[in-house]
Amino acid sequence: MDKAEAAGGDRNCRRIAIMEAAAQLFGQVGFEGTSMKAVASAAGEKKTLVQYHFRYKQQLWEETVAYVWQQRDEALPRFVSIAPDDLSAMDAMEELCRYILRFTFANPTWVKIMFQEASTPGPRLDWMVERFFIRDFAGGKGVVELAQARGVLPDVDPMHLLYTLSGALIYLVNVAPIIERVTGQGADDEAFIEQYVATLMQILSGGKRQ
Amino acid sequence: MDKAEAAGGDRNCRRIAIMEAAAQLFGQVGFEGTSMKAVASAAGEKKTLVQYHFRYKQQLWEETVAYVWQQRDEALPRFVSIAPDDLSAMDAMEELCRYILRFTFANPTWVKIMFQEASTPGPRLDWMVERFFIRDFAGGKGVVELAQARGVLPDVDPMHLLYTLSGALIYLVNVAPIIERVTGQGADDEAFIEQYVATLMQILSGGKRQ
DNA sequence: CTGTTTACTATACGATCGAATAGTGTTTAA
DNA sequence: TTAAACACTATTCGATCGTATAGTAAACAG
Repeated sequence: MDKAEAAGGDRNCRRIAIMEAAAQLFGQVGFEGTSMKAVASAAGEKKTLVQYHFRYKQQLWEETVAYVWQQRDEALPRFVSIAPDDLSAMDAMEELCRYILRFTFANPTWVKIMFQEASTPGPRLDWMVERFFIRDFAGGKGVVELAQARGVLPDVDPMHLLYTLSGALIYLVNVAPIIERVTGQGADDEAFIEQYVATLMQILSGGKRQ
Repeated sequence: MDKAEAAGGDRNCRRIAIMEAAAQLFGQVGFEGTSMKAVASAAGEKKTLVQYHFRYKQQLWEETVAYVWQQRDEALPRFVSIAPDDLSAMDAMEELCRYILRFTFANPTWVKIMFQEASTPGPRLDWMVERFFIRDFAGGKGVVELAQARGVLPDVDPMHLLYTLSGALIYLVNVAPIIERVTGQGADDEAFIEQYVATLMQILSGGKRQ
């Protein structure tokens, strides 16, 4: 029992595999575009097993999204709180941007689901707002204000700065497939990320300003 | 005939209404999530009429996307080329950002379709790349380089700066429904846009830099 | 006036959609 | 040991999916 749990659940591993397949599909083609059969096939299971664990599509979606956010929260904030301690302020900011970019490239699912639901505002988006986004916004604001207090971010409205930074970072992940096809260089390349972050820091610290 | 054409086509007006309904749906729920019946209903037509004008869903999508981009190109670049002429460099840049934001809020369809297809890279994205994105990227780069030459944008890699700016502007439109639900203030409000652009310009010109 | 094209519609096809039901066996608890 | 609980599956349902075909009525070319 504990052995099976340590090996990845075993009792729940098929259930979790289904949620991970569902997360990818919900992020790629949205709620309406995702079928139970497609989720099952992507997880290597039968459709009826999906419907056994998640009776309704709506339920599959809710539990999947909750699982995705939980996985994200387990991996992300570690760096957000630890990084600024043992580095100079500016280096910490750069390191944070680099980490957020790499993390989002490695775990793009939550961002894609967020965009999917934001493109069709409805009950599902409302559910996400009260469950996740209110907290996410507050957390993001806190990080920005901390960086501002250390003089590493411009002293402007923290929420607007948060939108700007989120946009500059997250947008890149979403249009990465386009960038790759147009320019030939993968936006998730180590070299690309390095240069992008460098550019961003240059902009934030005043650049060659007018 | 010319009278009907001037009044909006008349011969093509139902066809165009279908494409406009389709554009909205393709942007909201993507290709897989959009059904021919839903497009017909949204346009106030029968499903068979949609299939008369566009035999396959794929064809409806292609012609719709081409129509959306054409409409965008007819409205957008006018300002992009005219604005910088009769204003000071910095004011022109601010005006350009303001205009792009307002325009994207008023015409979010092309952005939403772009994100939908980027989230499921495939033949349709390839089609958009060679038809639109290669040209769009080149145009965007040109605008950035022009602004850099006038000393109104930091002198960093133009493509990376383009990504940053596009992200800061376009991301906002995509998460606007979330911002509105979390903060209570509509991101397409005149006041919000004004403050956001002001913040962005402050960042770009060095802010209260470290 | 006749024949063809054009815009549009009614009906139907097989496939797939989300969902319900009635089952398998295998664990687990009493 | 027995029975309840659990994980999983086969089959079926009506609705809707994209698509095909046959048809109607008006506009137009000869």
